[in-house]
Parts: sequence; structure tokens; C-alpha cells
Amino acid sequence: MTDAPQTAREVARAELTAAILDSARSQLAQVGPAALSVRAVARDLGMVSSAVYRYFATRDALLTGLIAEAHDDLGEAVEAADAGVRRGDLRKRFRAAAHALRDWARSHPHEYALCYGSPVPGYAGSAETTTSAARATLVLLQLAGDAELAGRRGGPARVPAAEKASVKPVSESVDPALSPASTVRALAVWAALVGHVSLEVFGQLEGSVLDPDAHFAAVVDLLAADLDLA
Amino acid sequence: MTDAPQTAREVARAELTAAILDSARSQLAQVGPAALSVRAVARDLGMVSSAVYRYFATRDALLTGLIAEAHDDLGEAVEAADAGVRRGDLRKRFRAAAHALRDWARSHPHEYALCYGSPVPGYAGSAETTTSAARATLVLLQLAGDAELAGRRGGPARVPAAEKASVKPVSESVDPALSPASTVRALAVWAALVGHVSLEVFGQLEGSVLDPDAHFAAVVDLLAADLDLA
DNA sequence: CCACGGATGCGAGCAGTGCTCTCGTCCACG
DNA sequence: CGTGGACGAGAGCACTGCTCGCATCCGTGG
Repeated sequence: MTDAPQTAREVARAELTAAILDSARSQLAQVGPAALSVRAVARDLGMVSSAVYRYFATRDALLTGLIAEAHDDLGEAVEAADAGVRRGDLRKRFRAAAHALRDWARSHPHEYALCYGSPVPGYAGSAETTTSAARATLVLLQLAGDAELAGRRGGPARVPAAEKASVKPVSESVDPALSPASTVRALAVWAALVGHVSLEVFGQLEGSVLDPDAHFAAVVDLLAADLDLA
Repeated sequence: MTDAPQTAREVARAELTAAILDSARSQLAQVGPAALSVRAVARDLGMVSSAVYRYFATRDALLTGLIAEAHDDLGEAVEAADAGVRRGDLRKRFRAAAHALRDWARSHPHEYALCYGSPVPGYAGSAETTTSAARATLVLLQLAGDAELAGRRGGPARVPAAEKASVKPVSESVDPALSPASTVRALAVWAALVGHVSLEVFGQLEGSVLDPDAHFAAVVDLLAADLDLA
């Protein structure tokens, strides 16, 4: 990741790889993942399709690259929103992060679909994409951790032993002191956020909810209360 | 919908349409929506691809048919689970419905993706698919209505006027007496269920949650408490 | 400095796709 | 019984992902 390319060839390779991803990203934004074509990307860059295969072994590999980029982009947006609020104002931080998630998803619907929609058939989450994928989730989990430090606990009263063990990897990736109850609550809230945004971005709320902005705000406030945020 | 076919031609047409959908459904279950091929369906039925186009104008039309079927299938499963429990036992009804949703999704991942994953590019929700799509959601909304009748209110304390107006079409489709607060809560819980199942079925929980069954049960119990179910 | 090997781009080509068109055929209705 | 419309077959077009053999050019070891 931090390899400084040296030879002209390596520089050219890195630049062309980036150019391919750029072109692919703009195509993705226009026509969606299903219609993304390696040949079209090649045409856009003024080369022949087989040349692209020197950089991405397969169409799915290209898509995988876009998925990693999308996760990072989303993670950055959510992190920035969270970081823009005073750390002690938990409710405001939550609101900012949640709205950042929704705003990003609405302005990048196809990228969002890549992240949280139907999985790409040939996609296997590699190590680095996994950490990128967790960035947005992590913001929420850390929020729950901070809430718990502030003496606020929004989780269930009792957590079965099996579930305590089950969510251990999650809480440990944030803060070993994060209680199972808070972890369960945070994961449920995260699921609600992703679920809501998916339903909205994928058009499932179309005829039912008249004012999506007002409705999302109401849901976010409700979830903030569930998290017992100040 | 209730047209009794009469002439032999109409019968044959209805049968072949069903046969095409059957073959397409089995293909979908095996290779997923992206790889579903009209030609392969035609081969499977021993005819030529152009003949299939007499029945479905386009590949997306075929997929749309599958989407409608999937929504109905899922709706039926959730309705049956809910109906199998004494009406007064709200918590048990909720648990049954929620687990029916997850079980169906896990055993029909590609169909679930059709319903709640990335939307099919050429898909436009027609009137009948819309009503099919709402079946599972409606079960939960009615549950919230029954809870409210029983004097239980799990919604937010105050609902802004804009949001009250916004969710009016939803509550009216269930029971005009359903309060905005209960509607918001029900929609948030629905989003949490869909979000959780999507994350799980689409593989996003893979490395984090060790015991998906225990975790889903814990989340469902938490949501039941949020709904203030007995 | 130069020769060699590997990385790169190109073009042709294969197998497959969605979809269209034309052409016989066969059934239903007048 | 005749005719118009629905139907299935087949060829074909434009496109796709991907492979392969060929030149070319760059970086490195001698």
C-alpha cells in the first residue's frame, strides 16, 4: 500500500490502474454494476479490451476494486461527519453520522448497491476490503462505546451467554470493555440504518412515505433514543 | 387475474408461461439473477430463445415476473408464521414472523436479493407487484396496530407534524387509527429486520458475528422490547 | 553498452448473450 | 371452410467476457 513506485514502468502501471478505476467508476455511476463493460472502459481510455486484462484479471476483479473504493469513500464520509462534532455530544454525532450515510448513499446509489446490495457473484472479500468495509460500522460502534463510558446503556437487560460469545469479535475490534448489551444494540441500530437506507435508495419506500427526509430524521431520532444518547 | 382460460390456445399459453417461470426460477436459484439467461431457459424447455420472447417481451420482464413470485412467496411465509400464533400473543407473533423472514431469506438468497437487494435495472414496480411486495411489511404493521389496541405504545414520544403527514399513507393502508408514533416505530423495526437479514444473507456479517442464530434471536428480542410487545 | 527476458499493447477470434426479423404452420373464430 | 392471428424455428446483428499469438519496448544483468 505504501510502496513508492520507482521505475517508469511501475509509475505507468499505477497510473493506468488508477485511470481504469476512474473510468470504471464513472461508468458505474451512469449505468450501474450490471451494465459495466470492460470493453467500454477500454474504449473510454483509447485502448483495446485485452489490454485492460493486464491490470484486472477479470471483470469481477475490476468490480472488486470499485467495491473497495466505495467502502473507503463511504467510510471517509461517515468518519468525517462524526469527527465534525464535539466528541461529548453523542446525539449530534449520531445524527451527523447517520445522515452522512444516507446522503452518501443517495448521491452514490450504485456504489451503495455495491456495498450493501446484492453481492457481486465473483466477489470474495479480501483482507483489505474487509477493513475498508468496516469503517462506517466502526464509527457507530465507537459511538456506542463512548455512550457506555458516559454511563448510558441502551442495550437489552439480559444477553444470553451464546450471544455474548457470538458478538465478542465485534466488541473486541472496538474496545474490549464494550459490553455485549451495548454491542447488540449498536448492531441492531446499524442494521436499522442500513435497512432504511437500502429500502429508500432501492425504491421500496416510493409510494408509501411521502417525505423521505422527515421520515429518516424521525427514525434517526428514535434510534438515538434507543441508544440512550444524551 | 381470475380469467378462466377457455380455448386450448389460452390454456397452452398459460401453461407455457408457468413452465418458463418455473425453469427461470430454478435457474435463478442456482446461478443468481445476473447470470439468468433467456437462452438457457429456452434450452431447458426444449425450444428456441426467440419463442420465449412471445411470452416475455424482455429478459427484465421475466425477472419482473420472478420478483412478483418471490414477493408473494415471502409474504405467504411471513403471513403463515404470524397466523400460526394466537393473535393475543404479540411477542410470539413477532418472533415467528421475524424468524420466518430470515429463514425464507436464507433458503432463497437469490430470490431475497431480487426483493430487497440492488434493484433490477429495467424493473418498474407495477401495481400488482407493489401489493405483493407489501405483504410481509403489512404483517408487521398490523402487529403494531394490534399492540396499540392492547394499550402498548413503542413509538417516539413526539412525532413532528411533517412526519405525521409523511407516514399517513402507510398507517391508512393498515388501519386509519394506527398512530403516527406506532407507524414510525413499526417502520424502523421493519428496516432493522430487513437490514439485518440483508447484512447476513449478503455475507456482511461473516467474520464478525460468530453465531448468527443467537445474534438474530437477540436482535429480535430487542426489537420486540422496542415495540413494547407483551 | 548491449543483449536478453519480461511486461505491455494490439488484433483476431471464440463462445456466449439479448433481441429482431422472416418464414412456414397451426389453431380459433367468423 | 377460409382467413387472420398467434406461434415456433432459424438466421442474424450487435455486443459481451475472455484467450491467444504477435510485435514492441523497457529494465536489468552481463
